[in-house]
Amino acid sequence: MNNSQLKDNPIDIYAFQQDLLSWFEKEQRDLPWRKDKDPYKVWVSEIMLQQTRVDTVIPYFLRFMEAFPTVKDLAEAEEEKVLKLWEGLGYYSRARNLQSAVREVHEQYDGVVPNNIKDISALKGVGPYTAGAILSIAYGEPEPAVDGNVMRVLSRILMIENDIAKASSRKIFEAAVRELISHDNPSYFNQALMELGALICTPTSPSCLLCPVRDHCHAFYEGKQAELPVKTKKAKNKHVQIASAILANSKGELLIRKRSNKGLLANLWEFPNEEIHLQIESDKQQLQNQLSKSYDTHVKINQRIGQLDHVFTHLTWHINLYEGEIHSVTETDNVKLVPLEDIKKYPFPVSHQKMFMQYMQHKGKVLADE
DNA sequence: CAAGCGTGGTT
DNA sequence: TAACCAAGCTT
Repeated sequence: MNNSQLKDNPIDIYAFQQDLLSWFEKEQRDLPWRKDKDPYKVWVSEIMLQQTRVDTVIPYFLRFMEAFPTVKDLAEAEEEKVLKLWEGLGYYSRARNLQSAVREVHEQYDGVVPNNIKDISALKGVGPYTAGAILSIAYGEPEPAVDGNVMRVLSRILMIENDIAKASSRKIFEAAVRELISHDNPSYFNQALMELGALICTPTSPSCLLCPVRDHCHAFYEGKQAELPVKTKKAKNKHVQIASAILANSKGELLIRKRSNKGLLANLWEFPNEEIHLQIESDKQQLQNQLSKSYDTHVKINQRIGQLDHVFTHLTWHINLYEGEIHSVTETDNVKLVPLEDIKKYPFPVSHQKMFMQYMQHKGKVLADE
């Protein structure tokens, strides 16, 4: 196809497929979830890869597959063990939804991942992208799998100027993929679009001179690849003051508690903490009063031993960390006193792992001074 | 539809 | 360095 044709016409679909697939067959990365087409493995990898880099996912995927090689293994596992293996990967509802859906597959589908759009889309945590990814990659079905890469790549190739931050835009790109997708190899076609976005057609400074489908790209022809995709910015996040305490009893055991089963960091463990609002009382005093009330016992907050900021996508925590003492707490499923060496057995958010490290450093200094 | 939901790497 | 980004889903 020459450029005069490109200017006025839709792209040559067959030539585009050939150029894209040839490139992918030659240049695709050797990734652990590409060893076979086991729908379960494809599924797990796709969930882990949501909003998460390939290099980050690899070690998590390998450990996860070692612990839970089959649908049955994951279905029968304790949620706490699943969360522990997910610790640090973020978006923890992915892990809980995945296990819930895997249990559904184990019980309702005899352990076989559904191969049709209706049933697979009904599984928790499986949205339009993941459904299309599993159906195309594991089952060879010509379904679109539109992620951020695909929207960026196609916005440039086809000069689509819809705002990719808007949910409604996904349908535009799905329609485009339905036009373009190779029915001979839907799996490679979808993966190739994503691989191209990851390796060549990157968000800033795309490597157009290395691009296998440069001759099909309307944005490159117009010199406007840097203007695409159109993506509006999101609002700034909120800032919240947190006072947190690591409380020890006379045996040196630490008080930890399990977070709510909904919302932020659901079902992970944490050190007791409170959101602080501007008041007359110090955050230390507010924390001591709140925790004494929560655990119906006298809590003594000693000195501040650390400070840290933790940035989420939509929220920033400004944390003051204290150490203190507690006696005679009633332990429940959600409140425990655990020895120092057992802390690592529980799934914690990264922010609370950092608090624990500051606490251990503080303890080390106190010992050195004695 | 917009907001909520994590973390670490890159620019 | 603050902002942006990375194979999205749920409510």
